[in-house]
Amino acid sequence: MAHWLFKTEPSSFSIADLARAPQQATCWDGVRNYQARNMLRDQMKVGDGVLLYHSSCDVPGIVGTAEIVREGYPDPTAFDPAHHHFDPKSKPEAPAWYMVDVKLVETFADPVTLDALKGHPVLSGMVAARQGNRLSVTPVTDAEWQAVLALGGATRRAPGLAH
DNA sequence: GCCAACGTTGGC
DNA sequence: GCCAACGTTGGC
Repeated sequence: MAHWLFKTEPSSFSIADLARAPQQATCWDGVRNYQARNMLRDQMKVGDGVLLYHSSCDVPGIVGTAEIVREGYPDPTAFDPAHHHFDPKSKPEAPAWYMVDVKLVETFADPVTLDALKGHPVLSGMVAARQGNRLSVTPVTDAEWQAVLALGGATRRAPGLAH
């Protein structure tokens, strides 16, 4: 199973917004970058883990986790001329932009701040932590995933454990 | 297909 | 609000 990191600006959509959403799930629309598009369209699978990252805010960092609940499908906001994310390059018969659906898994008791990432032997190498990285969707390695969960005060039971 | 100009992102 | 980084655009 693969892991990913999704960036979002909490002023436009935060993990708290996701927690309030119906079924605590949402479509992740508005991604307009081809590298990110390829990952959304081709690589993400139902059940993949997602780190949610807040950017452009007081304390940037990873604030919780989600999982992919629907694999890549055309982003309809690209077809709507009235929509902020409209893109005439994308046509329903030949969509340029894709999105997935995610569902909240956990809000961290202790967010893993960007500072903490930078000072961590494993996490300082994360694609998302690298200076100048502007991708809003990036891959996360197994080692990075485990390290973030450990730092985030993960309370989720391991798969297979009885409740 | 090169590359300068421009726009956007995101930390500080 | 500044500025570095980097993707995209468009002229040639």
